[in-house]
Amino acid sequence: MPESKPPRTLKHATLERLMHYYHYIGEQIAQQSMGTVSSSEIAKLLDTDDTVVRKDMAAIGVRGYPRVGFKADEVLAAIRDVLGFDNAYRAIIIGAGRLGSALASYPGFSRYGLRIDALLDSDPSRAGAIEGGVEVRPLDELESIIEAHNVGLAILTVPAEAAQPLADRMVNAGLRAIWNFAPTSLVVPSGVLVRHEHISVGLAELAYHLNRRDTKEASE
Amino acid sequence: MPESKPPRTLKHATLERLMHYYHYIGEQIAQQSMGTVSSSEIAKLLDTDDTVVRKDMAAIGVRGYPRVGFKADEVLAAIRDVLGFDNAYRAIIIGAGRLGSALASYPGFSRYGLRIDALLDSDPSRAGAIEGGVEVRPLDELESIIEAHNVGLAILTVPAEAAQPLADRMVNAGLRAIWNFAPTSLVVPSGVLVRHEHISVGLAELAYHLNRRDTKEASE
DNA sequence: AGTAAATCGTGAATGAAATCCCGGTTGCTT
DNA sequence: AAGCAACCGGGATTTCATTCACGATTTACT
Repeated sequence: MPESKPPRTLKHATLERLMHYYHYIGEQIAQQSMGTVSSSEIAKLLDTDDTVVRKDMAAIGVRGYPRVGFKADEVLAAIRDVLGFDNAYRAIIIGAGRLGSALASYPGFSRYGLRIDALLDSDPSRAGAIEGGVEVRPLDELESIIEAHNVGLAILTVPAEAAQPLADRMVNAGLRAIWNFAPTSLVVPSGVLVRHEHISVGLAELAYHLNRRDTKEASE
Repeated sequence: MPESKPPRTLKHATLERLMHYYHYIGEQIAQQSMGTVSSSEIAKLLDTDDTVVRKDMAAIGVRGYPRVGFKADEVLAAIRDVLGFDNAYRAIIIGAGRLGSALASYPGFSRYGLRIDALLDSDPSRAGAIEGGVEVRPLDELESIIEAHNVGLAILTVPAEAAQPLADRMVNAGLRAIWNFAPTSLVVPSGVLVRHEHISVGLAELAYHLNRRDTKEASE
């Protein structure tokens, strides 16, 4: 019997949803030991359509069982596999401000195969402190830490002005990806992957819809 | 001369980009007093295509000038207008943990017409403290604060278990929108707008691409 | 056993977004 | 004054995403 062949490249929208599935199914499985979950069940909880869920499952090569649903462990395994949760990435956080500390203590990362090795801060007096189980190190150890721990990803939570120079240093030290929480864009060589997390894009959407609702009410 | 008629509804993707434009143009205008900006200039910085930028401008009713570009102040005004930055929204933050405090002191919000009126926390002993210019209040004042300040939006930065009960209380008190940073989904009546900010979807994308790059290198 | 109900799988249709293409306008240069 | 180059505008095309519709499969029930 020929196995279904998952497509080579996952689409952006699918990727975004996979993490939601992973989270939700993981939670459910912990609570009630539920071995199976239906597409419509997932869909209702994530406020989407059941067809979408089935298509996503197909995309990561998971098959469902009619009248039963999908086996939770199969789904989780497939997501772990396709997202590479098992080849643990080493990461560091730059900037031990409130956001950096909050991220350092976020328990989700370790579940997703991301290991935070250090939290760097420009204020040397903070070195040695522990934030969320991670040691704070002075910023001038940046290069040596990247090389010593074979760090692939840096999480940037510094003020906007500091971001670009730091990015340059890290790229030089051999870093391959940057998760940028600083409110500014970064210029990097083409081999390096940057994901820019801009908190206020969410705000834009909220503001727009809140506003539209108001004017609609007013004109009706 | 007939003005161009912007479409009634802005598309999701456009909304996401508008905030980037706003940010970028605002910054540039402050630094070098630059009265005009071309679509390709914006596109390069935000790593997208110039056609996209022009289409977005058309969508919010801004016209450009051939050989010159777009007038920065016109663009900013149009974005402020369409996103309603000028009818200031009152908001509260629930959960004065690290993330809640970080958001309270984020200077961006006030620029975008969002005013944080209070920071509520379940630990009453924290009441009275000031975080990022916002006063911490005990959680049992939730309803009275919402009503007294006519709060339309709540920013939820609490542990997953606490989120749903709080959402229920807030909806009862007349809240109209929730910006949910808790790692769980919320069920609310249909009149209420929820935006779920899930930090790890960004991680999913990074993990996937990092992984794909590795295997690609290995097989070539 | 046989029928009914739930659930998956997928192809077709619709809708959204990105990209391509090219004509039109304006400022700059000479 | 004329030509050029930079930029916009908007139609056409293509890719991506969602929704719809329906047949196929399996379990539960009578």
